[in-house]
Amino acid sequence: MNQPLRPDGYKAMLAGQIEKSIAQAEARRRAPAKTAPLGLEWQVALEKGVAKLAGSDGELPGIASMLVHPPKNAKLSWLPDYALPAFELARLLKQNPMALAAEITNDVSLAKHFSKIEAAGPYVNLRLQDAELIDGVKTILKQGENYGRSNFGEGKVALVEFSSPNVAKPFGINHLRSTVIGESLARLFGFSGFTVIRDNHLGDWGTQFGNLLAAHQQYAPERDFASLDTDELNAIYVRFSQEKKTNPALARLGQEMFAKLDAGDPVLLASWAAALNMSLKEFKAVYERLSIEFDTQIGESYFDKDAAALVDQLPERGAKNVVLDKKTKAAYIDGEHPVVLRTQDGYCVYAARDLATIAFRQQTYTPDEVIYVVGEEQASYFRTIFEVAREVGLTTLPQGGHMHLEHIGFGLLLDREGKKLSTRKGTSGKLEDVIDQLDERAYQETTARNPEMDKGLARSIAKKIAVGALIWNDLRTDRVSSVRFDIDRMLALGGGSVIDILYTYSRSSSLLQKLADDPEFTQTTPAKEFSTETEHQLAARLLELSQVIRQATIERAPHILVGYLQDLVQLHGRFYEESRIQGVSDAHLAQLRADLHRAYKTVIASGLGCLNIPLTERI
RNA sequence: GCGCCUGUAGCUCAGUUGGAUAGAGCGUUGGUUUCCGGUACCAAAGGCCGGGGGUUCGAAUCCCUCCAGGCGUACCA
Repeated sequence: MNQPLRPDGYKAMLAGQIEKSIAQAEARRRAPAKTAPLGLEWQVALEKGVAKLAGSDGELPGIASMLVHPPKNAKLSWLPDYALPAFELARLLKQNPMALAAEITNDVSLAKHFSKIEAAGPYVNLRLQDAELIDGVKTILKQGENYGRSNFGEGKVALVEFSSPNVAKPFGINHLRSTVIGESLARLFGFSGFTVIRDNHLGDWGTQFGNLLAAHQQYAPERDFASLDTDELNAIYVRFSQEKKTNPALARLGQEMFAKLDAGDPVLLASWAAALNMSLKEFKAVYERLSIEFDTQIGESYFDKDAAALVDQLPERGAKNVVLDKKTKAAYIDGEHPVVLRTQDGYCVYAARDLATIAFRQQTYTPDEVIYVVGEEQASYFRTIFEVAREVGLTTLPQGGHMHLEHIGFGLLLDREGKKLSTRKGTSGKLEDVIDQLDERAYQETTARNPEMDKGLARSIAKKIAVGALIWNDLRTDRVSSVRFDIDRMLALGGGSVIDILYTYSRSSSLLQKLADDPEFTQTTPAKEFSTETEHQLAARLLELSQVIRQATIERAPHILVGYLQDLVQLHGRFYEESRIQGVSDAHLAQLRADLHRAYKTVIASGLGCLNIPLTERI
């Protein structure tokens, strides 16, 4: 191939980055994932009971995934914790659901776990023994920050591509959703026992750089390129893009500049490298504020040469719809929505680089799951690309098996009125500015509520609230629906904001602190049974964490976890109110209640951890 | 035009691998408390699940169709 070689300095710079990324990802792969068994004892017992009825070693789906919460207004004289609908099991066992439900209730071995188990038509209603739940609470406290982990992803590698900002531009809030959702999914995968690789696929190549370099030449030739900051670069880029629409000469200039860059022009490459380094520094600052660390940050530029070679091979490797034009070197994927791989001028575009990236991951990281956290508007694009990748064998793993490619889309980020964010109207902007704004508001609120609080402490709390509010607001609804950005709502107490959950957490914290200082409260063994229905329910719900995390992981849906945490907040409110501790004469009961507060804190800490929302003992 | 997504309480949203009388929060109305921390808790009212048709023991969920909104629709990423 007559592709020109790039200057050594450029290669060396890039090579350093690549090797570091690969090494880091490799280290991550080798580190064993922390895991824990998923099922609870009573679930295992229930599963065994049903298996016994099946009579043989018949494969049954997990009981846990079939359990539902009984409807609040079911006509029952008692309160079950769970209901097991027998429909599916009955189908599998070729039995009548009503009869099967009745049969399950007859299993005497279940009496140890359930205080009541009763069939209601085709449903088996179950109420757990207090002792079972109190044991569970003990387990929560023992496992601490590892509580909620499970093992269902054990031995598997999940690569999550997310954030992927564009170099030479400020980190805008348009990249917020990918960043927030991606990090949360990465954490969920990790908690579910997967080995996780976080991959930041930087937008650092393409004709956009030709345009940027051309813009520099047009509008700011007197300035050294490297002296321009990203705001300035963005300004000239936006201006160039506007004027390019009506001025074909500018469009040509942009293409020429990219051609020179691609051919290895040392001056242009130096400019490009300066922009890359500057952006990396800026991105790092943003990621630090959000507590995000990538294992690998390899930009698109790295895959450009591989992409060119790969495109030429696609038809012979079995890509049915790839069309190559021998004369112009143009290439595209034909189909309902054609996707260009290489332009008529012979430059690979992002689609070709994306394919080369898949090949690279196939050989370097060999992941079982590859998750692309990119806006929903690119859904059809990814479908097309993935299909080609499968056709030409890019998803077949060297060790056998397949690399599962999956696009995780998400809806738009809208302003408070529900309008699309716009740079021109000033409703869109830099992510850091938005965080600063939230930070300041949170600080004012915190100091107003706590006039005596140390200012430094208030500052650090406000920082956490700001980041937490930002993330919570994004993750609280289903990914595919759009999200509104309304600062008032995000920082309000009530309304299901992050403040609600941080508030209940800090309330438990301060209560436990008070108990520690209270001479009348002494550590003892907890009571053997709960004193209120709320305590019972709270304990049962707290014990669902790992199942919820598993579900959220499988469905790639952090909002499932958020919904669960919101339920807990409600239960906690009632519990806190009903079950006072100070002044309670029964020391064992007081201890049980204190344990519930500790367990609550543990579960909230794990749950918020999976969402990447920072915790604070005070608020 | 074609493709994908969305439409559920006044508002913001859960629930969509079919399952018991469709659930939360905010707001509204009424009540209790002002006691371990932004007071909190309890209760009520509020729904032709966008319209229509179909599938079956059973549909917000599956299928068809129509309506409304959003996004995408090749040489940008």
